[in-house]
Amino acid sequence: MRYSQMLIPTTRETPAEAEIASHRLLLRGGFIRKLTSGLYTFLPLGLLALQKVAAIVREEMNRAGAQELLLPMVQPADLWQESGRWQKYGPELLRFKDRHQRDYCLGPTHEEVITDLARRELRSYRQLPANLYQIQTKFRDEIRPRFGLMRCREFVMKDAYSFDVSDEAASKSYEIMREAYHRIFRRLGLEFRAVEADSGTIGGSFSHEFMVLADTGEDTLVICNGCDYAANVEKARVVLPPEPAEREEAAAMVKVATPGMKKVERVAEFLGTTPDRVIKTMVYLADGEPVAALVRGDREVQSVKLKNLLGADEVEPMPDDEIWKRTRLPAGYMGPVDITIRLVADQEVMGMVNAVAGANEKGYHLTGVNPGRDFRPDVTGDLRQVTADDRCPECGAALTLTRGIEVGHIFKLGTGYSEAMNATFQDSDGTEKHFVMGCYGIGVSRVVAAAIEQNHDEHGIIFPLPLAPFQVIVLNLGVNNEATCRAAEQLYNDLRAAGLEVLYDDRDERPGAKFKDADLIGIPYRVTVGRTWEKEGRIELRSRATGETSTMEYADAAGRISAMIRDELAARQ
RNA sequence: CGGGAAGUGGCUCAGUCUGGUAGAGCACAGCGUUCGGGACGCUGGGGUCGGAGGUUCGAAUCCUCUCUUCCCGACCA
Repeated sequence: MRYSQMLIPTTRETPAEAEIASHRLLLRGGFIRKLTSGLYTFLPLGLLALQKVAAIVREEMNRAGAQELLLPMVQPADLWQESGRWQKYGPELLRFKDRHQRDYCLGPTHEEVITDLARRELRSYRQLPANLYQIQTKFRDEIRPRFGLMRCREFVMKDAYSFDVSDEAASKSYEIMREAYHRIFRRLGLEFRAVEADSGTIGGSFSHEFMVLADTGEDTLVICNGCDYAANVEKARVVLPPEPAEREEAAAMVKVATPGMKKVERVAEFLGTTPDRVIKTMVYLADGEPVAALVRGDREVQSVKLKNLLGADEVEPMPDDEIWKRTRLPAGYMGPVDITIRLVADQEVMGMVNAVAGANEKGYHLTGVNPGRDFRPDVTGDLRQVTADDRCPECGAALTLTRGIEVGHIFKLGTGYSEAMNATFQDSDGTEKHFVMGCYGIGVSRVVAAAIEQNHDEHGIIFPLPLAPFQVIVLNLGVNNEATCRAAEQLYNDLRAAGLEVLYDDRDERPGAKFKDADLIGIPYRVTVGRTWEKEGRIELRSRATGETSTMEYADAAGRISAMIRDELAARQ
């Protein structure tokens, strides 16, 4: 492609709205433009990158035996009423009526539509397993779209759905997808981890998230330094260290005045102890009911774990004044002893001896509190957020906390949807059974942003070769020199003939501008035809990633460069 | 929805407090000189100052309402 013929509106200045690197660079590099909040136009360069990701995803999905189809984006409400999600899904589901006043929504995901298709078309166990996928635009009316392509309302997603005869078969389908996902992200050239995850509103029993590691990620992950274990902190299991051989003797419970001491640290200091000897009591609203959650004073409640432990649909912290209104418990002085609401304790709390806790009376705490003797929680379990000081639940090695961007998520769905929508097939024994389902998403447009988030420098994007919009950019630095133009043009044609994706910068621009643009848009290899060619008959090759520059005979260039790129791509397969 | 910030030429912003003929840089067009890391000079085009109402002789500037965007939070495959 000739640069002069392509709409690549790069800018020197950064639009004020862009906070993070990928957003800033996608705008500056002329990949995307914002239409309005959460809605972006893909310009030619942006579309090429998107198509690169889509192509790799498609290849690997097909290789894994999935079949591509295309489902409608507009979906009738009655399907969503059948699954129950017309009620359950919040305002994120964009609903509207057609001219006949019938209810519709824009598809934020496609379980209903695909399940409807399956119950019509998949009648026999002989047709299973089946894995159907599409690459399509999704719409979710996000409360707060942000960070450019990272969190849009409209975005491109690959979603796949598997249908199996049994749970074991579904597990096999899940495994096949898990491997396919590993291949996809490896081929894309991204540093990523598959982590154990919470399954969220889509529901289901088991799930993994695929996370691209980047400091600007919205999720926090724990990664084991010793084994393969990795998990989202929402889910990461905390293992208790072995109990100390000698246990402190239980003392009597004593009420002490602690005026104005609402923070754990202050209470601990005031009573001459440390936060790890204090029981922290937090009140949450779980499906409308207040619940007290206990963790050690130096720990944090992980609300997703709390939600799962309670089996609740929704859990949110209660503001102090709400707590007082609903329960007459004084914020800052709450404790488990004789508490009037449901009590959930982190496993670690149960091993505490002679702890400090609020007395449920303003200005007072209790010392010598002993779990089991002085209070009994309704539920006990793993409730707190992991820390970098915890050990791996699998192998006991040290853990690292890091940030990640969720680019893929796979779920074992079970029979939730097939039962709700009565989707069945006839098994080999003649009985009707519900499909055991799985669903598998990849945020295709988000991958582009995540890749940039992970691969950029102060000059611009550094695209991994597999998803770069072009593999090579040829800079003609002698647009006024006929011979140079001929040479550059010939090289452009030779590289294309060798099967490479080439952008040819034939613009009448000064060299500086061409270098800057080439760096900004992140094309992995840059070939310069200019002064060095005019003087020595050699061209220069530079790697965007490493900055390494070499020169080579003009005659050898096309062959050497194409061989190098082919090798590099092959190494990732 | 709660908290914060901002809407002035295509972009980045100044001007607003203290009302008095709408500005700069970048970008764009023309001419000339330049030409290996975003050149320079001259000339030029382009703005109902987000919108509506009000105060005033006079409003980008003051008041009221409203819309939009961005950031933090809640929420979220």
